[in-house]
Amino acid sequence: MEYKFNDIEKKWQAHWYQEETFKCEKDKTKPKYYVLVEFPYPSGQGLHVGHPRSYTALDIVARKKRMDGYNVLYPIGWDAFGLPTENYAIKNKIHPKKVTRDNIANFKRQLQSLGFSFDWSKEINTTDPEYYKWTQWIFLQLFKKGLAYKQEMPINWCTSCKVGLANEEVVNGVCERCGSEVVQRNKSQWMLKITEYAGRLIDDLADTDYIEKVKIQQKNWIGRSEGAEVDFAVKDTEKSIRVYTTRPDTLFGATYVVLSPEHALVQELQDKIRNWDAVSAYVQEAARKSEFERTELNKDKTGVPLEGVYAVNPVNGREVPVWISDYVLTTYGTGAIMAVPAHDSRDFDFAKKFGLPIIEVVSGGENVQEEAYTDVSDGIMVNSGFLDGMRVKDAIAAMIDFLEEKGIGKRKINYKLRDWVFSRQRYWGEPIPLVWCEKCGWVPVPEDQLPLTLPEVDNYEPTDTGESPLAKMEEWVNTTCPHCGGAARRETDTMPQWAGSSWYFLRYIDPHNDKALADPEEINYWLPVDWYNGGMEHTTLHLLYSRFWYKFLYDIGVVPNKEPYQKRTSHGMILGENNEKMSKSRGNVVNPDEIVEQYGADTFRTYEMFIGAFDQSTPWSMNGLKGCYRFIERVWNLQNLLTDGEGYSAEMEKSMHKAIKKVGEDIERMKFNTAIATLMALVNEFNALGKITKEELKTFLMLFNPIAPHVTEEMWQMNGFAGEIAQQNWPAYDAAKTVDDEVEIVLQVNGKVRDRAMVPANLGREELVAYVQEQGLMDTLTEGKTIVKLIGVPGKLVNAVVK
RNA sequence: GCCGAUGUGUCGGAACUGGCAGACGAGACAGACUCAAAAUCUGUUGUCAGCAAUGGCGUGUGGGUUCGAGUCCCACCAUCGGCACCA
Repeated sequence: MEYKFNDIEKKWQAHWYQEETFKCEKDKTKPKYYVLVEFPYPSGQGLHVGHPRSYTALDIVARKKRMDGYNVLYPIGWDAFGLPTENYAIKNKIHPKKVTRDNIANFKRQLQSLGFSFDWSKEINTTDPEYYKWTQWIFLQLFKKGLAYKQEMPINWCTSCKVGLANEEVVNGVCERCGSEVVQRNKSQWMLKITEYAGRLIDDLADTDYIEKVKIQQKNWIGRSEGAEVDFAVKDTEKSIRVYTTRPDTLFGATYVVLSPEHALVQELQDKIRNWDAVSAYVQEAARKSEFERTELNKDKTGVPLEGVYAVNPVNGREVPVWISDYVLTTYGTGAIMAVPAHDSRDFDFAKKFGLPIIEVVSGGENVQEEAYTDVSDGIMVNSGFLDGMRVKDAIAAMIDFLEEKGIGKRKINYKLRDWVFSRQRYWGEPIPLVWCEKCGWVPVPEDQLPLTLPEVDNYEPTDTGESPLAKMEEWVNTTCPHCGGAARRETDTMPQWAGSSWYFLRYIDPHNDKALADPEEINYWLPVDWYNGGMEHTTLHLLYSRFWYKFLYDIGVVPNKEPYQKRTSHGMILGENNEKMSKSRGNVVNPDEIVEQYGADTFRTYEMFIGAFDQSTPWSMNGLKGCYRFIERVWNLQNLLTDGEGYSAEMEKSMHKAIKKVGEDIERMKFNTAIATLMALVNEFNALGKITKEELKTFLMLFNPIAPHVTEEMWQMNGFAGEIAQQNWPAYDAAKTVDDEVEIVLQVNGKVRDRAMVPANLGREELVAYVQEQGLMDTLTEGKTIVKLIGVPGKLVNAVVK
């Protein structure tokens, strides 16, 4: 019988879709399991082979969990707002709505051709007004709680495309698309106060099961640091300079103070500054430089002293010079630092260049006149008054106590995390539901008027001014103030792509609800997500943003717990056959449609899971794929080996129980490749024996079903087994039957393998050694030598240490 | 510079808490079938020496701990990913 995968797969896919086989159940008494994958951005290129890696893996988990008796939610949808669609639409003069519709249709066809067990009744689309109504609703709640505010922010402006660019679109300071220069332009932007949640975003990670490197990335991105703020008085004035430092222990070694060029004090001290022309020129120069230039040219430090201005070190009364330099950032800490060149390499570079004094206050390094000693682990304080002789760690604590006691400084925690720039000057995004009224200020669109839909425009090309295309839509922009009824104008910026994806997993729970973002009862049942898998490229921003929104929703009582995702895993990339990242320009892209057409979805799924360790990047291989096809054909041909007989045959019994255990455990641990290897070994055994019993076939089909669902269901049906595999319970194994009665152990002499022997499996450490001695198994190996020690490892080996 | 990951046959990769390195797959070689090729099936396949039984050497490099190290510790090298003047 021929293995006609195309017919088989189409048949089962249609069956699953029509019967809604994988629709999650209403029954809330069953334990639930929420399996989530990152929903795709429906691009014009269609599905990438990387998508199915994640989707297949969690499809296997979802199918297995259903067989384990869970009520499983495994949904999918479309993250469809965003730049590529808008750019494509502009270029080809097709409305983004239509582009999106077509792309989604294509993606849906592709996903369905792979047989994923999605609950299609939960499908969502972030560009659907029914959906973004609630994205806008969440924004309004943030606004009402004071977590959304407007601020002048520099945006990346491409001088040639005349368009504001996202940070991701700026590569090495030039526009990713046209290669021309990108400059900074100031624009008033909506911001979200994610920084208010910085501490909780770190602390609550402790309650999750994220893989460790994801936690580390989240923490690094938020960048918490502990230190102190210290006030330096400005000599002969009432003013003072507040600096932030993580090394208050080195305060005695501060030999100058540096302000960022934008620091307010620079202007305030103009009268005292004797070299104002030079200072002013430096400030202007810094303003002209783009962020890129300021950070890229970081090797060579620049700066200007504020002549005539001195700061007073509060611990020793020493007067130190004050400089401005763009190596000090306005946006972090207080925008001012105390410089300790002996123990900070940046300050050291600056001091060397401008001939500023370097005073050692921590001993233990080399000559601090040659190199900064920055190690905090084991230095001893010197030249530091009351700190002398202390270790650095103790000195930090002692200094902070001292500062707080004297009222000249205080403990302070800072974060690198900055507030989230939430505005985009684009058409294809959620409109921000706010109205500007001269009398009332920013007024929210009343909730019962949501969704505020995107108007149909003729021309969604960006404008020269950097304003959103919506700004030209006079009849849409001009409105009345919901508060006072007077003339008012709508906000014309739209939300970033991150918005819709920051809460989508909530909407899956109840996607058609028009009273709430989801029914609270359903929310309480399904949340949190039990297992979320996605790419490493989303482990910082997407994860952070969605955790932030979730915490906010927790604070206003919409969700029941603090963290959205209980467990987060990440998959590795699939590279091209040449070991490079797949891309059109490299010509190494694999098209899933062609693979499905030529080898079938089951082969494709099996190969993607067999390709290598799930969390590692691996190159694609056509030969590897063919190997998986051959394997499935051998599975298909097992039917020809069927023999009579009840249960498992004597020869296969142990192997069957072991395989059930191994495959089940491997799926939980995401070791899909070794699960498949186990199944391959099982098939090899059947072939070597030349027979398989009905029961063995039945079990095998159930074990292989989550990975290759079509061919296994077909064989299940063909062989007259009752029902469908999707409705079966996962096979059970008998632990006693997974261990052999006799095992082969290794006999070693001085750690080298010399022989093997069969011994009873149940022997303990001493029993094993005794058994080997009694049986004289090692006599010939140790003849003529003195046995110093015999080491036994049950089930593994006996090692003789001889002289 | 900092953070993270990885380094094992010809290739993708196995080896759960230290205990038979190379499972499983691919490739290659040989054989069967065939007029022939493809497909399929069978066998061999880390490396060196040997006719052989067998033995030596082998998990990026150099040291160490241990009866025993791919696995643990120290130092280094290489590749990939992320961040980057965050005081």
